[in-house]
Amino acid sequence: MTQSSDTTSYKDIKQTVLRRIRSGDWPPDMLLPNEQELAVTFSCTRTTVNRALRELAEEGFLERRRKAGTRVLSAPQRQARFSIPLIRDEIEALGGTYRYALVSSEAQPAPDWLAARLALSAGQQVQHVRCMHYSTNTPFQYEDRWIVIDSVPQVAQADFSEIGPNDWLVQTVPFTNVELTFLASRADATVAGFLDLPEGEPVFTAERITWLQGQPVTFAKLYFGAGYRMTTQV
Amino acid sequence: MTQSSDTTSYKDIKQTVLRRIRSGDWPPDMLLPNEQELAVTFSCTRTTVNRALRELAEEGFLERRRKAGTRVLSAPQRQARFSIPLIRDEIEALGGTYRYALVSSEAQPAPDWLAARLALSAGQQVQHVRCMHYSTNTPFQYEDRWIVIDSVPQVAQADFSEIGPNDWLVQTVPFTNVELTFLASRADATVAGFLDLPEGEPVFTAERITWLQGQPVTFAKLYFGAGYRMTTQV
DNA sequence: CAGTGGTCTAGACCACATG
DNA sequence: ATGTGGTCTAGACCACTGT
Repeated sequence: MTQSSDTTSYKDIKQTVLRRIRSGDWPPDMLLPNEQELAVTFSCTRTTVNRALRELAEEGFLERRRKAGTRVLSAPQRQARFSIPLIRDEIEALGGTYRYALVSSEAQPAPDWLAARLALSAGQQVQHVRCMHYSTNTPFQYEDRWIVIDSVPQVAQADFSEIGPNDWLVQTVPFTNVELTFLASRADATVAGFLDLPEGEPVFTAERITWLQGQPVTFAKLYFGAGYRMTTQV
Repeated sequence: MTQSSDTTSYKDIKQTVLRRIRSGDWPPDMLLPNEQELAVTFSCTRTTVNRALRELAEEGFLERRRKAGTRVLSAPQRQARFSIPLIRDEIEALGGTYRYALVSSEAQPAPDWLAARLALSAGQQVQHVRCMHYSTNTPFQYEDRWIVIDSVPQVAQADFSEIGPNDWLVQTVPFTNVELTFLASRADATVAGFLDLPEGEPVFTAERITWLQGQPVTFAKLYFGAGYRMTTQV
């Protein structure tokens, strides 16, 4: 389609293969013809077939192994993706006006549970920052964050009264690895107060651990306001 | 590295580019040299450079546009991926033994909220299936599902006493599009009863809408047991 | 050992978006 | 109009892994 119409593109091949799988023509566990044969079938190069099958494998439809060949996955291990926008963008996308407020920021020794979670040595210093994010004055997120000072020494001079710790970290340590966990937690008195909820209310919660080349940078606990829903498109 | 050592592989290029970005050598918003120049720099073909940059773009580090070129993304719009395993696999991966139990299954007209959500016509028939998933006799998930009968007529003959509706759907309508939403909800009496929780307890909840070529197939509300955490690696 | 996918090269044409 | 990325070809060598 994109191409001059008479060539077979890798997208055409992807579609055709997907159609065969969906129709049951190529059932789960079936071994596909090898790349060379498919190249003949589709009158194209093996390179083109390779790209099509590689992408389908990455999308979770096929499993490929050298020598063993390519087979249709029986349990279509679908994947969902969601983006992690900056909170300001998220709020503005929803039509709100973003407002940030610092609650507290202080250096302290890492509590035991945090040291264990991040594999810190005993008593290592962390910056404990708590803050709020509002959407047009409605509480949107309460953020409870610890930053490992040894990993980001500049944090000692950082001023979080105007800029949020996440924005600051993105500027300072731009590219890192993230581990995310989602759960439903119960609002304790503190969280309930900040989010303007009754105590005990369910709160959608994210825990976010960030690493820079194997070193722990920060642990953040993000409590979302009432009615928050996280949606993903597959 | 994988290659015979003297050639430059696309993985080498990815690593090098990432290192430059991380080190601040190539700051956010910077325009990269074009593929031809990079090919010379890395002494390889443009094809190889193309693959490296294409993948980095897909991973969210770069933005590429024809004629405009390739630039470093300023707000590292990172993406998280998580897989959607079959619940049996998930439970067994956690070391439990999977057990399934049907609660109820009956055909009925779609309630208004469901008709609105799935864009059904008024009074369209749906199969309402409720069931439980246990991990070694501990409640793991309570599933409340509606299946659009017009979209999957075979559901009228399906027997959900032994096989769960999700497994059945996967077999029957294997490849579909999914829209997922996560939220924290409060256990009502029913959910609390099935999950063996106090009423009002926070429950991690997923809503899953499945489409087959634009047609709504099923809406499922999945309530997870106590302490459920969903973790993703980026 | 042998078959399969993984990757690279060298070159070409093209689609698209910007100036 | 033109430069940039998007893709395809034809051929080659290699890495991995099942038998």
